[in-house]
Amino acid sequence: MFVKSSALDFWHRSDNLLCMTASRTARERVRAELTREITDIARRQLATEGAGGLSLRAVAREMGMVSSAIYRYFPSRDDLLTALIVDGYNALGEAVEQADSACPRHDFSGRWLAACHAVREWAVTHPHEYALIYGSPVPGYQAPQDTIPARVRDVAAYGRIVSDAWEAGAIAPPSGEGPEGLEPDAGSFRELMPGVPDAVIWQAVSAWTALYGWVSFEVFGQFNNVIENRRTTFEHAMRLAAATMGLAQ
Amino acid sequence: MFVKSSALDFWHRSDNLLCMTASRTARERVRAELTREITDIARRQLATEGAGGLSLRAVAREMGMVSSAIYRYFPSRDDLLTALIVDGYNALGEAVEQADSACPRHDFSGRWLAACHAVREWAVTHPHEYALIYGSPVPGYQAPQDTIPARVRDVAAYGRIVSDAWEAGAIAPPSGEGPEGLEPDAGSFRELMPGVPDAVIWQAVSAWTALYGWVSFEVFGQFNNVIENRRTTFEHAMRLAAATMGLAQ
DNA sequence: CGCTTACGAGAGCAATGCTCTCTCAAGAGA
DNA sequence: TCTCTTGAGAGAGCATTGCTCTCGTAAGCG
Repeated sequence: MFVKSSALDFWHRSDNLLCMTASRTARERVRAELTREITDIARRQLATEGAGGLSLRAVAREMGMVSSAIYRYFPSRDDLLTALIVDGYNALGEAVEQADSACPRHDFSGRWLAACHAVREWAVTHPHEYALIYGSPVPGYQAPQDTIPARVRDVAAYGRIVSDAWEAGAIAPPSGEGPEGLEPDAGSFRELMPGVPDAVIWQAVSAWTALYGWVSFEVFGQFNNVIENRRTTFEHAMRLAAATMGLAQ
Repeated sequence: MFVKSSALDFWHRSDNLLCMTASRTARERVRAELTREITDIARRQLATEGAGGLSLRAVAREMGMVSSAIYRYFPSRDDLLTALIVDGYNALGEAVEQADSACPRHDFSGRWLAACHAVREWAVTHPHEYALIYGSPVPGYQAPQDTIPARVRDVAAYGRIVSDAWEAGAIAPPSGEGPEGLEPDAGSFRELMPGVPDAVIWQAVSAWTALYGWVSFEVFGQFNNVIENRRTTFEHAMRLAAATMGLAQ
């Protein structure tokens, strides 16, 4: 346990250092490089075999190392998985952010649809990585705290869209009152959608779950032999979700 | 491959025979009993360890058998998983059917909410079984064709609610036109919602994905440390989904 | 230049899914 | 009632996995 986290911390530290300065010693540079090579091979394995087929020994074999050497870089298989999960969160979050920022800032409906398409397209092109971060949790695996910043990148992007739309008056105020007694639960979302009233927050959360519900259904095969024209169907569903949110079309 | 499916067919056959007649020979009876005991132990293992921790050897150990003996009953671990998946589909479908039938037939909103709560409650009390049937597909596993009838029990129950509501005029006709070019894709759903126009079908499908999106988020831990009062939040989201469907509150 | 320290190799342990063979007893047919 | 087929369990074994431990070695720092 102690060894695990410290070694993983080292990995993060060296990774950060690599980004900021141009790496320190040559030793740390080669370490960072090998670490990166391990995650690359692991990601390729993940893409072809899925999370269950990710094997430390196979990664070592492909690198020409003996299996025990991998443990110098990742103290356990779970830690390697964690690295891949963080990468996945970042890749998905970046895809959403890019799609959002490519739209005119005041075309809120367009931004919402672009973000939806971004997550769907990333998910269908990286099904196993998507499964890793939005599918059934891998048994015995508990996400470390330091995955949280990467984890909320995509939902933060959605929050900005909703927040901007509300501020601009593009979201119709909800007809009825918001739900009773959910004020504490709205807390986490208020930070992501500053200034948005609770009733709208819950509408946005509903749209958010509808989005990932649809994508999960598609990626996990529930639409096999059922829906073929998935992009169009998806867009229609996301327009309905936008209407649920109160977002003007 | 050949041996696999034939042996599995035998399992299904003996199971069916057990249901119809009171079993034939004593040999088949004890076989059916042991098969049931295996699945029971496996389901308990699944509940505590998750799909990844399901071990044929552990099941055999708990039964006092040697591991190779299990293969007389299930030719592979995947076949045991298939049996559990079919059981899971049936359990979930039955929960939804019961919740639906306990409501007044013309209280469509109540039926929808009851069905939603049924699937959510079954999912949170059987998280690993839910993950098995609605989570990331287990790697290398391909659902056999004979799982389909059990698989559609829950969505068929939803289809009946929508169909009944539409027939009774409780669903507002959609304001705009339905999506273009999706007529072929609506086919599978038309069987489940006879008489319902395509535009309403897609609204219902959206509500359906929103339901499972929410439940998956909760079961897979995305709401941990975010939403505490989950039942209330869920019900509110499902009311919004009903509104998306056009179902009068 | 010498010492520390990180790194890779290799053997080994427990566990897994699955196969093969062997034995034995229950059931079916005469 | 006797025989023979067939199904079931035992046991050894194979390849694979994650992970640990020890040991030599070479790189880098003081």
